Amino acid sequence: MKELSFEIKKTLPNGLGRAGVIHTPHGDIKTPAFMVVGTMGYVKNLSNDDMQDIKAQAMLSNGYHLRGKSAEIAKVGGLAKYSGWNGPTLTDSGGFQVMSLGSGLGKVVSMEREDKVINTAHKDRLAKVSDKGVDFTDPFTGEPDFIGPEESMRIQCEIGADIHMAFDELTSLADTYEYNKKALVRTEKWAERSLNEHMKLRDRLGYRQALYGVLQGGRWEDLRRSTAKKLGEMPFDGYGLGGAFLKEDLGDILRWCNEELPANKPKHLLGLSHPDDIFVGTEMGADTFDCVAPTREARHGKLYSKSGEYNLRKFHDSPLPLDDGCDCPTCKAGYTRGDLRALWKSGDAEKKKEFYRLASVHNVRFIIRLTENIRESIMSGRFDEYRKEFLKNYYG
RNA sequence: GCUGGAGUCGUCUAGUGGCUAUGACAGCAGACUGUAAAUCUGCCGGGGUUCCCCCAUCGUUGGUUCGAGUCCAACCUCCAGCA
Repeated sequence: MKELSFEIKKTLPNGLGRAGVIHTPHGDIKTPAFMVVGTMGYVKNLSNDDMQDIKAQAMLSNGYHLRGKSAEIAKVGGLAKYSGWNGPTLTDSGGFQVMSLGSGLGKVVSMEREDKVINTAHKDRLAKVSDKGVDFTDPFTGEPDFIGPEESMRIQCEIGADIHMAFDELTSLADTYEYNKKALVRTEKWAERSLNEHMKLRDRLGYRQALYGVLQGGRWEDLRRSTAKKLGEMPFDGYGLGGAFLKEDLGDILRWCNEELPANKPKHLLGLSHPDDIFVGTEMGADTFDCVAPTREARHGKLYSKSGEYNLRKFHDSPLPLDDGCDCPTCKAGYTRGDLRALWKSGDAEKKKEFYRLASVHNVRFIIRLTENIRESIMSGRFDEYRKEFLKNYYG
């Protein structure tokens, strides 16, 4: 039976960062790699042809959002077939929604300290946590849904992505050490329950689905190291590196985790994709990444270029390319900043939709190309030089 | 020319005697990291010492009134109908 395996091709001098290949039942992922977020089973505004054209290697969908469709997806043979993407896939457990519909409801997730994060009052939350699991309230319909580790595993095994995430509780930057400690004990118990349930269901679609354990623990070294040690001894196929991070803490936190985790298992850094984060993540041992930023920011008019991000609003009638020398389909087709701005602001729904597609294609390809270049720099022993050069151009 | 209707911020628009003139769009600035996000926040007449203050302002000019975008008159412009 086809199953996941991981091959390390080259390791950085620090012993943590590496380039490798994840073999999955639906194909290989050369790492480091960016997995494109398609929460509902498709990437917003992108076709499967677009995904090919930007050299996407994998798609990440969400068990919580697909919970009502999992049986239907199982019926057609799993997410790869259902979506038509037919490549490697990963599903999140719904753990992010524990925070985004719970303590972080209505707030913007940020890595900046000055945001003075305050948790949403418990009574107002659409996700309420107990040791048993999480009581969700559907944001649109108001329907209640209980999801614990067993339910998340059942949903994910029906969806049938190549890689699943253990059900975890993501805490917010506002949570205290005491709360994080308590939540971590819960997440560790959930990891065990996830693993037990997953084992029973993982072969049902004719290929072996993999399960990653997810590490939490906030910004505290003792919590991070102890959970990494604990989950590292369990038979997970890989690990998800989770949490709400301050930028300045990211490198340390990942290092603590990966110094304890088994080196030969793949690691996925959950939810980050800005270039500086990808460099830090790769340096500290993350193999794959996912993030909504490239697609969301594209829709909001923020585009990526070698010399940094910019707001398209400022480029009325501009003949400048989106990013000089970019190999994405949008740039290769000759679209200028002015062209895209005109589509965006045209007031025509079809044109606007085309803008979303063209901009998303550009941003996602930009991040994918970054991971390709990072991989090459690791293989050729030039990681530090490449990082320095890229970040200098990008952030100035 | 006559009769009727209408003129409010770049545009559209609310407002028919009362305190700070609505709201939307456009524009400008910012945010966004395992998607409640095709979203959100701020600015959007001028000036300043800019979490506050001053001045201006509803086509124009006068008038009524304690008080006028609102009522009255004349004029200007636009629209419709009739000549």
